[in-house]
Formats: sequence, C-alpha cells, structure tokens
Amino acid sequence: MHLRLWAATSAPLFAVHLQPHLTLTPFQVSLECPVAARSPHRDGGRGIRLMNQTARTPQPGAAGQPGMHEAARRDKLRKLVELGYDPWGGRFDNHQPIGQIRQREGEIQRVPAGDVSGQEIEQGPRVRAAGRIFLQRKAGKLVFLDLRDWTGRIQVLIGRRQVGEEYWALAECFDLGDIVGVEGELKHTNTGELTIFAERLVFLTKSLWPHPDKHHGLTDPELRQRLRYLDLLYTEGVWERFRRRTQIVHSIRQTMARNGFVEVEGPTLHAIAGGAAARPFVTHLNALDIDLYLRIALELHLKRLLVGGIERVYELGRVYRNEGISPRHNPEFTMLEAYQAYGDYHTMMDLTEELVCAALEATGQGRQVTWGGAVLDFTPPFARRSYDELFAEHTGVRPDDEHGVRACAERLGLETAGKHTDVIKSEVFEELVEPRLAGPVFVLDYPASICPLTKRKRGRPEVAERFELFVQGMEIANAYTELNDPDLQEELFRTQLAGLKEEDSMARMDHDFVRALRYGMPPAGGLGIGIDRLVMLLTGAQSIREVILFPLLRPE
RNA sequence: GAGGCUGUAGCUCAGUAGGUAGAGCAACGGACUUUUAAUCCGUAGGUCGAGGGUUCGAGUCCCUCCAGCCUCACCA
Repeated sequence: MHLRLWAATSAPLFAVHLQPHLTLTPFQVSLECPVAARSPHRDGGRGIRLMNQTARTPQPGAAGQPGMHEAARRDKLRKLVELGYDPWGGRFDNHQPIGQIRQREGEIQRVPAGDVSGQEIEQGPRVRAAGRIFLQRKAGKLVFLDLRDWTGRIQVLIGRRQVGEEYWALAECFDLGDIVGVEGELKHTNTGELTIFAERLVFLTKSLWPHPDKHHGLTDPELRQRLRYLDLLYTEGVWERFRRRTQIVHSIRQTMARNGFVEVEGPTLHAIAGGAAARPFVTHLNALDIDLYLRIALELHLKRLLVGGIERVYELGRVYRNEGISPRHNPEFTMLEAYQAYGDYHTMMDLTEELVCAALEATGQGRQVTWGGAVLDFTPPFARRSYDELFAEHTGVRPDDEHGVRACAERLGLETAGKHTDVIKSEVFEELVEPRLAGPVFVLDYPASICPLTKRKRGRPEVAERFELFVQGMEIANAYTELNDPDLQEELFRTQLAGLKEEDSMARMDHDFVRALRYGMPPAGGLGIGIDRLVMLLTGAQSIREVILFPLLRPE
C-alpha cells in the first residue's frame, strides 16, 4: 500500500502518513494538490463528503462519547474547509518556542505615537508561534487566546479590525484544544500582559473532541493514565516530571560514559529467563516453534560480555516480570545494570553514589529532596550498615541464633516449615528491617544462600559480597561482587532449581551461561538500579504509575 | 487472591429520609475592541459503570458483575 502510493504520486510526504486500512478522504487527497484545494468548487464537494464522515460513529472511549460537542466541532471543521483552510495543517517553519518569545519582552520599546497627542505607544518584535488553544476569552470583536506549547503559555490578541475579515472568519472556527499558528507583534495589553497582537493566523490542527475542564483538568486516576496525553496537557507538573525522568536517564548515560562504560543492547527474548527470581512472561516464536520468555533481568548476557572482554559494560532497558501490580511495581520497568571488570561491590557503591548525585544535579536539585513529607539527604557517602548488624538492631535477635530467628518469624506469622534459616532470616528482614530503612543506606553482606550469583566473602563462605541500597523502605539498587567460579555457579543454580515449586518449573539451568564462565570471567563488580523507583524518589512521586508514561492497565 | 473506597452531563463535582436528576466550566444562540478561570442574557445536553432484585416508586436499599484507587497477600 505504502509503496504503491509512493510510486503513484510525486508527493510521498503525504502518502506515508496514510494508514493502509483507511480509505482516502477527499481532504487527504487534496493535500497532494494544495493549490487546487483553494478552489471553491472543490471545497463544496468536500463539504458534502465530510458530512458523511460525521455520520461515522465515534469510537467509544473511557471519556465517553462527546456526542453533540463533536458535532459542533465538525461543523467548524466543515466551515474551515469551505473557507479553504486545511483543518489538519502542515509544515509550519520559523516559529519560536513560546518560552523564547517571552524572553524577548525586553525588546519592546516605547516610541512617540506620531500624532498630535504626544503620547507614546509600544513597538515590539514580530514573533511567530505555534501551539494549542487552552483558553478563549471573547469580547465582542476581540478574542484573547491562551496559547501553549511545551515551553510555556502566552496570550494572543485577535482583533477583527486588526486582522481583517478573512482571518476573523478563521478565528471564529477556533475551539479549545485546536492547534494554531500566529504571527504578530509582541507587545503589552492595557493591563500589562505580554501578548502577541495577531496579524496572521495559520490553522494547524482541529480537535474534534472536547478537552477537559480548563481549570480542573483530569482528576480521575484511571482517566489520567488511559488518556495520558490529556494528563500531560492539563495536569500540573506531569510534563515536568516526565521531563525530569528523561534528564535523569540522560544523566545516567553521561555518568556511565564518563566512567568508561559501554552501552549495549542485549536480547529481550530469552530461551531461559534468568538473572533474577521472578516469573517471566511467556511468548511463542513461530519460526522455530519454541516458547520464549521476556527477560526478567539483564545480568546473564552482560556477564557473557565480560567474558568477551568488554570490561565496562551496561544496559539501560526494559525488563518484564509477570507478577503483582502495586504502587511500587509495574509489569514492565526500566533497569540499569552495569558490570565492571576488576571491581567489586565497593566499586559499585561509589558508582551508585556518583550516579544518584549526578542525576540530582541534572534535575537542578540539591543533595536534599523531600519525598512524602520526609527529607532525604543524598550527600555522599551514604550510610553503610551490615545486614547482620541491622538485623540484630531491629529484631533484637542475634542473626546466628537459629532458634531465635525461627521464633521471631513465627511471632510475625511467617511460614517457617521446611525453609532454610537464611530464607527465614531474609523474610524477617523484609518484614521488620526494610520498611524502617529511611536511608539512603547501603545494606552490606547478605546471607550467601539467598545470593546465587554472588561471590562469597573470602574466608567467610556463609556471607555474600552484596549490597542493596534502601531509601524510604524501597529497594533502589542491588549489587554484587560477581560470582565467577563456574563450578560453584552451576551448583548454586542446581540448588536453586531444586527448591522451586511446580509453577516455577519454567526455570531451567542456564548451561550456556555456565559454559561462558568456564572460559573465564574476570573478577567484577555488578550493579542493578531500578530506574523507575529512583525517578520516584527524585521527583517526589508516590506511585510508580506517576513516572511511567503508559503504566499497564486492564484493557477497556 | 482478600478487604475497604470510588464510578452521576464532554470535564470537575453536588444529590437531602427511597418520591419529577442539579451546579460550575465546556457547548449552542445573542450583547460587548484590552480580557485574565472575562462578564451578562438565553438554549440544549443524562441508559446515574452494567445487569438483576426489593418497593406503588431506586442515583439512593440488597445481590452479581465490570473498571479504578488504597491496604494486605504474592513477589530471593
């Protein structure tokens, strides 16, 4: 379809925008011959055809069916076409971001009016802006628009006498939410507001559906997520938060580059979902008739690259876990994993601090941020506490006191039968210690038996060289001195698999990874950071859904 | 998976004891050439999330279901 259109017309720019399943509306055809489109004869024809389009049932959405509002807007659309304007606009060059236009206020000068009155009038620069109409105040033969783009808002004044009848007729077709271009002089109104005094208007895009309340916007959290585009436009701070997210991600890439790391892209379809203990999503590859899993972690392929001599490597990408949804969990989320040859978990602690501090700086924040009423101080070095020490402190039980640990777990109502003491200890830790870690705090040296990918401490095989960074009870980062002993790795995989329940039996031994280790992986430090949670902390978001543009929702 | 809360006009929200479904904004018609969520006059707009039940009568009470939010559970 695309190719045929491309060949059939000398204006491929328009053809590529057409959806294959859509029939060509008369207007889209006219896009290819804009000069002819101005002819009244053709306009008349379009008017009739567009009437037919009106009869098409609108798609029901979460926002309901705007019904009469759409009809009113389609009337204006038809009028636009009759006047010879393209309701869907086109290229609009040489306009300036509204934020920049506002900065030109200083260029406005006062000059003599040039008449006998001796009064002064303002003379300002000619500016050209494009944006969406957020507010319209009609005052007789004057209209004030609030025009907004992604850099700010500005008022536009359209006067019937000033722009002339043609543009006035165009302005009468404006609805809230339409996208228009304006050109005119930047001056102040009588009340002193910086305003573009329109001289020319360009119609850029019709909005067929009514927009949310100009003052209240959207408040229903479901609508905010399903109609994120409206949320971005109408909810205070949403766009700003996502912009901060991109600043943070960009800053992370810069920090990694500064430290000599190379970014790679590993596979997201895995034959074996490894590197974490989570249930994967299953999918099917028809070509090979095999089931595959969406990756639950980046770890095992990045470590293969360590074997391959890529000494500092990272990936910043999406992972997928088929588990619960909560204010802190989304089925797909963004992880940073980094591996540094010849480092260890202390190396990774320094890197973590550098990453967090640089991200704060990139978002223009100091070392202290408030989150949910708490003040978080990210001034390095972050606190470093050992797992055992924290365990004893918060439970009153010595970590090597097996009976004490079990008794403590039972008091909490935890299931203990048939579980390894370290597993029970870990559950007690999650229950009693983690929620109280206001942080930021590095928790060091975990029980080895719950860390199957981690190197043991020299001379203390029961302790793994691992840290997790906690802030406000949330796990933000997880890092190891990486296990590079292939025999021990294979044994730990086997032990881990033996303990799995039936529903987790999709997990399998990753022989290929163990084979890679047999060729020799350099000693290394490895780090994982949950980017969404980090962004939550650095933007004051209480829910992960506030930092993910399109969080998973049940389909409508 | 369990419990709690929510669902009323395009949006934001009221809705009394179970007795004809309301407001603001938006829309439509009109007035207004310096407005600021403009103002003023007028008009239209509803399967009260869906289905069932109780009742003379249900937005309101009961049941089931759907969706969302929160808490818990699950989650190395």
